[in-house]
Amino acid sequence: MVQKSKGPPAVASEQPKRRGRPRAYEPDVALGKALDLFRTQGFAATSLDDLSEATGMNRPSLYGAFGDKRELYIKSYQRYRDDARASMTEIFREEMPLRQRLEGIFACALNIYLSGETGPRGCFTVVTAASEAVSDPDIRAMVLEGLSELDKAFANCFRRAKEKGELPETADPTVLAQLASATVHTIAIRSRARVPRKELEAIVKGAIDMMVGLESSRRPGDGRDP
Amino acid sequence: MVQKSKGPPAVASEQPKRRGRPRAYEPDVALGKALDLFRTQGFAATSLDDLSEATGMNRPSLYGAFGDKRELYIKSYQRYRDDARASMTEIFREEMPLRQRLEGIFACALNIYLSGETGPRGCFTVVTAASEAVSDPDIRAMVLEGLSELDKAFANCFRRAKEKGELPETADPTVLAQLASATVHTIAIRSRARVPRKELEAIVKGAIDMMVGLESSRRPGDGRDP
DNA sequence: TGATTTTTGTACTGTCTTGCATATTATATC
DNA sequence: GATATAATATGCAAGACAGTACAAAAATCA
Repeated sequence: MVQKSKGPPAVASEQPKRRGRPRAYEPDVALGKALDLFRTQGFAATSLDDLSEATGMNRPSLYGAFGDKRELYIKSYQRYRDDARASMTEIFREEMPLRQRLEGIFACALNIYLSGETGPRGCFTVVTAASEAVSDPDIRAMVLEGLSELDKAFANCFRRAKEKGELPETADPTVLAQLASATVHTIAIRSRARVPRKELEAIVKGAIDMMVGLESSRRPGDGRDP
Repeated sequence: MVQKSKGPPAVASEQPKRRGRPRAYEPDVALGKALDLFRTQGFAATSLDDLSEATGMNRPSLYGAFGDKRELYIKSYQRYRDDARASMTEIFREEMPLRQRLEGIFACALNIYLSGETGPRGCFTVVTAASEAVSDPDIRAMVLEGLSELDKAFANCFRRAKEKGELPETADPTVLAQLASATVHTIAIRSRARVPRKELEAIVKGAIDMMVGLESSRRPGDGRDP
């Protein structure tokens, strides 16, 4: 074989020109549909037929793309975590007062938990903890990671707020973080019982007041609602 | 038929002398076994064969005694609530300082959540909220009731403590109760992820400190640990 | 055009599932 | 002892379930 121009130099990230028959589905949206189902029904109550119908893929394609049901569940959970992290990340990063940051985080959580065509679906970490986590070590490990990721994110919040003087010296960021996580968990559970959004928001407000201290909420002129 | 002595006057509460073949099971213990299974595995992941084996009853007997699987689940849940209520009731009734009462309640909850031969099983209300509550209105109603029963019990606690002067006038019993419930929920979830008891107790301690106010925990000479 | 590769669509297997039908056993009453 | 009653034990039927085999289809490559 003589030296030939070897074609495009394998940029390969745009369109790698796959060889065989093209996929009739987009893996990302299919995984999203599977996640939707698992979130509402849980692992055991969701059949492969359900998943096949929801994704538009038939079972062999499901297996080919994601593996068996358990693997699909795990990938769905990872996807859920990625999505949740993505929707929170800028609230954690941006510079803002503690109260405002907490409000943003809880509002974001509520949006996730209350979304769903057939009704609120709560938090997938909580759903998984309440079902597969007891019997499946791998899944349990993922759940543990999910729980502690939230704890750590909140703890960081409170640590930074304390450094900025928004919290008294006696405040313990770890304890406050656990309280914040507990608030997340309680609204996750209640949302699945169809507790109305207003009540959940009231719970969040009460918790925030406790965490930042009631006095700091009485700061004058915070912009809106004159 | 002539007037006859009509036999024993239907006291009927000790041994009603049932007519046919005697039961080979005790309904209460059988229901307890069913509850154990449902608590760990959830509704969908528990088969009637599992239940049959655990209770020692074969399926026709199960149906005869408790109805179909869903009815058995509902009766199991009611049993769980009754048990939980019974184990808490005296802590709620007895006269004691707020902190001590809260410690008692949370200790009791931890015992329930961490019990189980194969590992901790958490709170059945939470498990049910995370699974059947979304799709089954009747079960959802029971879960809602369970959640609000806890809220109300805690609110009563804090209201009484406030009346006795254990809490400042600014304290809101409802908000404190929601925080206490949130703490219960978070340990219920974490226990299923096998978070060790020590960590759960630390969470409880932090929450109690927040709720009763740290200063009141620094009361002198509370007995132990000189 | 023909070969190769990858995915799709259909159908199949064996197992598990729920609920029930039927027959059997054990007790109380007459 | 005969009869009625209530439970047990066995096993069946219809369907759901997870996972796979196999052939047809649709694309690239030569």
